[in-house]
Amino acid sequence: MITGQVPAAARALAVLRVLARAPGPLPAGALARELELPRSTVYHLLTAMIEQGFVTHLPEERRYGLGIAAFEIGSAYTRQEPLQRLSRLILTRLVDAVGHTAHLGVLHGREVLYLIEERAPGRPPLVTDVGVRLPSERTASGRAMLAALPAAQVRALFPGREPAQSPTQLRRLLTGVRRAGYAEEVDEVTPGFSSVAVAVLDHTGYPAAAVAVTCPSGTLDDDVRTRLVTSVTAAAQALERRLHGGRLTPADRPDSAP
Amino acid sequence: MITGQVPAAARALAVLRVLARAPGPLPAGALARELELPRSTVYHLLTAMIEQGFVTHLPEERRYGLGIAAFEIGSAYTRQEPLQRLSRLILTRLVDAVGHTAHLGVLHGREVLYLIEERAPGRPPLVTDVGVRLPSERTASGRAMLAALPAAQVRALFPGREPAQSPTQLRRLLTGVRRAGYAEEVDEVTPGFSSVAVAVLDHTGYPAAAVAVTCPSGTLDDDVRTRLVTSVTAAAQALERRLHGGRLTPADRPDSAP
DNA sequence: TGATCGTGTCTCGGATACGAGACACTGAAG
DNA sequence: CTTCAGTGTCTCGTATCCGAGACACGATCA
Repeated sequence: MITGQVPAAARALAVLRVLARAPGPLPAGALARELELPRSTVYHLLTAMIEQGFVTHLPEERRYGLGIAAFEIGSAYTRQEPLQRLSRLILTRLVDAVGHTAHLGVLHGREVLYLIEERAPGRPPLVTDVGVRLPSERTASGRAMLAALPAAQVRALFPGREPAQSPTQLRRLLTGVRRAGYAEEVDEVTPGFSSVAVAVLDHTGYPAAAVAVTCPSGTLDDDVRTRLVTSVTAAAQALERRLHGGRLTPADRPDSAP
Repeated sequence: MITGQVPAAARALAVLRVLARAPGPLPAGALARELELPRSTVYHLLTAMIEQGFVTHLPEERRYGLGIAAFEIGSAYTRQEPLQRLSRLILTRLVDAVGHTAHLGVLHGREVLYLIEERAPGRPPLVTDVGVRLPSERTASGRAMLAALPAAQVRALFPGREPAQSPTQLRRLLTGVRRAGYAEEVDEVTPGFSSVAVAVLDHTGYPAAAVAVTCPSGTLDDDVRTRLVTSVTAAAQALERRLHGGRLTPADRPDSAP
């Protein structure tokens, strides 16, 4: 439903969002149906978007997909956004220290949105790819952040009408996270893989992000867990210091955590 | 200069491109001046873009920056674009095999646009970040691709009015690249770092991309160069086979290159 | 303090963007 | 082969989007 003073502008952006959510390029007719727009309008929009590189036309398939300009503004966001800029090196060092793939995620509504995936050598790609959204209550990152949210806010996000997780179970789970100081997820996102995560709090105590590490479930005994939690916690704290305007010190390196 | 049937749509996209090229968030007045638009129009555009998450308002700074939706469509492009999808694993294996950071770049106009950076453990971030554009004739990736272009096309891209590189020098350089089968760049992009690159040709022989590896210049003796070139060439060929609809075989792994 | 500059918001007449509808083309199915 | 559904392109009357301009506010400077 497009309202406002510049409906054509809003429509172009809506086209981008539809194309981004699709598994691949779409026919113009499908776009028109999805957006409930006249066909001629959609062609006009697509023409402008192709000209500026945001959409690419695949004439053999008679479909339209995202264009290189979409990639460029996404990359520009990554370079400009302070949270991501500050996190890159910290996550790199975390991966070098623990040898497992690490992620930075943020809460967006009830979902986790993954901003960074720092892959460890020899490790496979995970479903938690950059730009991917997952239900927050099922992921370690989401749980870590939810546990740091005020209870009223968690209640507003999860009012209890879902069959997947009752408010009592969620409250219990988040209490456990707060007591332990980290969150965990075993086999729920990807069978055979487990994650531990720690929230990154801003200066008001709000969870701005979460740092997580993912390893094969079979390797996650008590020793490994302790070691991962220590490193992830140190990384989260380093990022907190960076967010609060602090400066990196040798103690901020995960491999020299106390 | 905005023309066409949906000028407001085109303007919104132009706003995104201006914000993407800026080092950080911009004031609305600066956007209006850059785009030569009335101020009230810019505020209307920004309102729609903020609503859909493409732009974020920083009221304390009285500036506007790219929003999370920009990141999401950029990530969606990465997931959907066949070249990037097909390249990820191949580049990962290349990095695992040679221990240095690898890149995938494409030619766009006279520039190289970096689509993928696969970082090696313990290696620092490079200027050749994803979404970054660099002059093609100064980078190994660009040289590899220019060498595979028809001469007429190279002449059209570099008509000789630049003081930086004469057409004769460029032609000689590209002849050398073709003879050697790979391109090189020493200390030109980043002092202290060198790259070797090989073009990836599509089924028509057009250079669809280039694979490159970057290492400290001090380590690049003849043995290392030979080893890197062999692995990069194998990766480029593996990607060519994937692009042509072939299927990965054990021989496609860089660490078992012939 | 007052003056100036830039930001953010809003109004309303008229220029232009929008879209209903038509036509040509293509590919798939019977 | 014919038919049908979908794609791509275009026209032109009118509804609505656009922007010139006004106002209020906040920050900075002399």
